[in-house]
Amino acid sequence: MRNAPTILHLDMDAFFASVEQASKPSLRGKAVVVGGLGPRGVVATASYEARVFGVHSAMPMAQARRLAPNAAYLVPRFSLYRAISEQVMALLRELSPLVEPLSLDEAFVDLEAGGAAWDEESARRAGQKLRADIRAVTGLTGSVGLAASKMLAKIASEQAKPDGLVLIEPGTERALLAPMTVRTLPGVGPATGDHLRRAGITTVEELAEAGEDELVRLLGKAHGHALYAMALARDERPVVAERETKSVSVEDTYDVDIHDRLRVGLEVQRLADRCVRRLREAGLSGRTIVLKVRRYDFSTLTRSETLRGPTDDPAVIREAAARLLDSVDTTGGVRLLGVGVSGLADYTQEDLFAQALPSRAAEAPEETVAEAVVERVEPVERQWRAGQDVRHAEFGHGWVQGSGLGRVTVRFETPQSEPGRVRTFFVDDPALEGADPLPLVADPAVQASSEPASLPKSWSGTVGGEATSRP
DNA sequence: TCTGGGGTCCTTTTTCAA
DNA sequence: TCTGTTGAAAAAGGACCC
Repeated sequence: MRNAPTILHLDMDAFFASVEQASKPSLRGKAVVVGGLGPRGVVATASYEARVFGVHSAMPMAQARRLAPNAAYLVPRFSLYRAISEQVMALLRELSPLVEPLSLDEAFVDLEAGGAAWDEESARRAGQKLRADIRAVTGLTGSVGLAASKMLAKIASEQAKPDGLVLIEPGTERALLAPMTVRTLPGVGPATGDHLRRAGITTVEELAEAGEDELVRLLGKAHGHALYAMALARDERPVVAERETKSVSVEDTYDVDIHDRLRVGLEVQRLADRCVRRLREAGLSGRTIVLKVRRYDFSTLTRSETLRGPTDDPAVIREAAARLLDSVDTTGGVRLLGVGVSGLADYTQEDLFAQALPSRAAEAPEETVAEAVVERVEPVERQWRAGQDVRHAEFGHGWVQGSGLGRVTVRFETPQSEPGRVRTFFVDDPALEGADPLPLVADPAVQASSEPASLPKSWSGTVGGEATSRP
């Protein structure tokens, strides 16, 4: 292991919720919960003010509402988060070419490889400058962990939260880890935690004392070896900038269970089409088609089929998904359906034998029953979702606070304004229209010319990523 | 009103051809 | 030709992470 603490882990603080607070002045200092608003939604991110009430990510939304009834509940706006994430990742790449994003709000950076730091002092300086830059460019705060390995850098950023920096001094690693619970280590979740606890192991120190052989016996080869190494603070995993995609999948949880077998079939076709769209956008094709079914009782099963060669043909993938569904008993109802493709190739083979199994299927016309049905759904009445940005001809930029009973309530404010006033309109008020999010930080050049700052085109007008369909 | 969506990796069992 | 063994893929399930 290197000994200078030059691996950096960045973790943005309560990212989704912080973005919403930055773009909506009236929410600053308030409990904000971002997540699915449907009856089966879960919390994606809770602001620190909301965490005080015990709300945390992955919690069912219904439970969050009981704990914090007065919090603001918003749907996630992924295109906005992605755009801000890109700004942050660009700052990381100024430090080093070796940047490994883990999600929209987290990444590792190898500072030494980029020449940005070589010892404790320079690493600390680089970390503090990064935090300042992130604040200047995005208006948001992030926490930084610095250590000699990925695992420790991540533990450090966890300790730094919120809005801090922690550097783990070389030589102190094992002593630091020893008293911590095994759940601190990456890869130890509820199941492994329980398993270890039943074996009388609750701290990292006890993990190390148990010995490698015992851990392998308890947890299997890969997990046992890996965990023993972690317990001794040994972690040589390199920061890897480019990791290629291994699978592409889409899934939907339905607001109410689907019992009608025909409807199940149609939904599977829709999902297959969506999956293909994503596959093609990424310029990929794949050999193995996977169908996922979660039943009414939350039991989950998957069925898969491997073709002779990779494909991105919607007809082929639809047919495969339909065949897989044939082998699944759905009596009792399904709460979730998913379709995925793995065994990816970054080219589409000339498809004559690639399509293999479905002999007649390949000739099936592209326009099927499923597609016809998809088109007919939703006679597109205007829908206002909580958190969505809007513009009113007279009152300007604002966001939807809520809607119902033919009315929509809008708060008029922008990232740079004071907290704004609320007004209510009819949902079909012609003066009201959807709008793109505004930048969180005023661009000085743009300010000077008094032009409204425009957004990258990729910030499509779509708002909210909620996928649950209506029954 | 219990429990999202998009992934990765690992283990065990089944299948199939040499 | 029949049968048994073996080993690799494929299939299925789980755990984990953000």
